[in-house]
Amino acid sequence: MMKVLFMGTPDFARVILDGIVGAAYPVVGVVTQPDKPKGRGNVLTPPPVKVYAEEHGIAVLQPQTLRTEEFENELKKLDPDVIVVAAYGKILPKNVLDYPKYGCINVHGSLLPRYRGAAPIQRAMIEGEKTTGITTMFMEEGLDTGDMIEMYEIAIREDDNFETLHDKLADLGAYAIVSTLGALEKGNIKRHKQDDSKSTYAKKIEKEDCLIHFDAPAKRVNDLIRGTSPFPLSYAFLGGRMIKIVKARIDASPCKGKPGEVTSLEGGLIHVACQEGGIAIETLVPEGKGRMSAKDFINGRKINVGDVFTSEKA
RNA sequence: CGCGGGGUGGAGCAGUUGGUAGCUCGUCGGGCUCAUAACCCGGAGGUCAGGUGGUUCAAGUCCCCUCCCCGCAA
Repeated sequence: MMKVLFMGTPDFARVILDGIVGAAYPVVGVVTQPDKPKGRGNVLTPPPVKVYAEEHGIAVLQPQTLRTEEFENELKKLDPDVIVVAAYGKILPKNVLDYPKYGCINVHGSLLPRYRGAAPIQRAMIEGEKTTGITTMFMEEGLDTGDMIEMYEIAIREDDNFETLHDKLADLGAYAIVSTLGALEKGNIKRHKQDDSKSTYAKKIEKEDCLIHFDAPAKRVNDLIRGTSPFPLSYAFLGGRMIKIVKARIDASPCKGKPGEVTSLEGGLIHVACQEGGIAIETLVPEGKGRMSAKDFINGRKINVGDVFTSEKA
C-alpha cells in the first residue's frame, strides 16, 4: 500500500488520521504544528494530532517552517508515496507539493469552491447554509484551489452547532480520504477543476466576528451563536459585563421590543428581541463565571425584563 | 511566575463599617384551581473549600498559607 505522510493539527485532522490508520495504510510520519502555550498559566500543549501519533507509535515532526533543507531531508528519509493534509495550518512549498509520486491530497471541510480557507465549517453555518460537506482535492500552490477528486454533501440541521457539525464532517472526511486514497492507488481518479468564479473565502474566525448584533434578523443571530458554539462562543454585553451565549433558539412567538431588549423570562429562558423576531437564550457564560443555564442565571437575580443587550461594553 | 473572577444548604446568588446566615429556584408535605415551569401554607437541608492558623470579647465578613473551579488573553 501507499506510504502516507500526514500533515494536520487539530481534532478535525486527528479524526482524518485515525481513518487512514484504521484503513491500514502505513503512516510513515506526521507533521504538525509546534506545541503552543495554552490556557491558564500558558501551559505548553501538544496538538491533538501529535498526541494521537505518539499513542500509535508514529514519528512526529513539528517544524517551524517547511521551507528548510532540513525538512527536505526528512521528507526524503520518510519517502512517502502520498501526503495527506487536513487542517495543518501552514502553506506547503512547491518542493514538498511535488515530492510524492501520488501527489498531495487535501481534505477540506466544505463544498469547494465555496468556503476555501481556514474556517469553512463555522463560516458555512454562520452564513446560514443549509448544506456543506467534504471535498478531497489535489493540492497546488494556491489556497484550496486544486483539482477536486471527491465531494460529499451533508445537511446542516437546525439543531446542529459548530461542534456537532464539526464532528460529522470529521467522520465524513475520514471516510472520504480512505475512499480517495483507494481510488488513487488504483488509478481511478477523475480530476474536476474548480470554478474560480464561484469561490468564496472562509477567513479565520476573529473575536470581533463573534460579537452579536441584535439589530439583525433572529435567524442570523442564532446562526452566529450556533456557528461559534462551543468555541469560541459569540457574545454581547449586559450591564457592562460580557455575556457569552452557548445555546439559544429562535423564539416561536417573540414579544416586540427594541433590538437587544429582554422581553420576557418565561420558561426559564431569556427572550431577547432582534431586528426581526427574537431569540430565546438557553445556556450562557457570564463574564468571570462558568457555563450555566439561563434559568440559573435568572435565579441569581441578575437580569430583568427591559434590560438591554448591547454590542458595546459601555 | 501572562491578567482577572470565585469557592456560603441540590442549583444560581446575597451577606452591609466583623456580632454564629438570607434570597430566587429546586425538593418534601399540605391546600387552592377547569388548568398552569401559576398561586397559598408548612418542612427538610449549611462544620460558610481546607489549615482544629493569626487578629479579636466576637469572623462567612480582616491577615497569612494550601487546595480546587472558572473567565480573559495568547
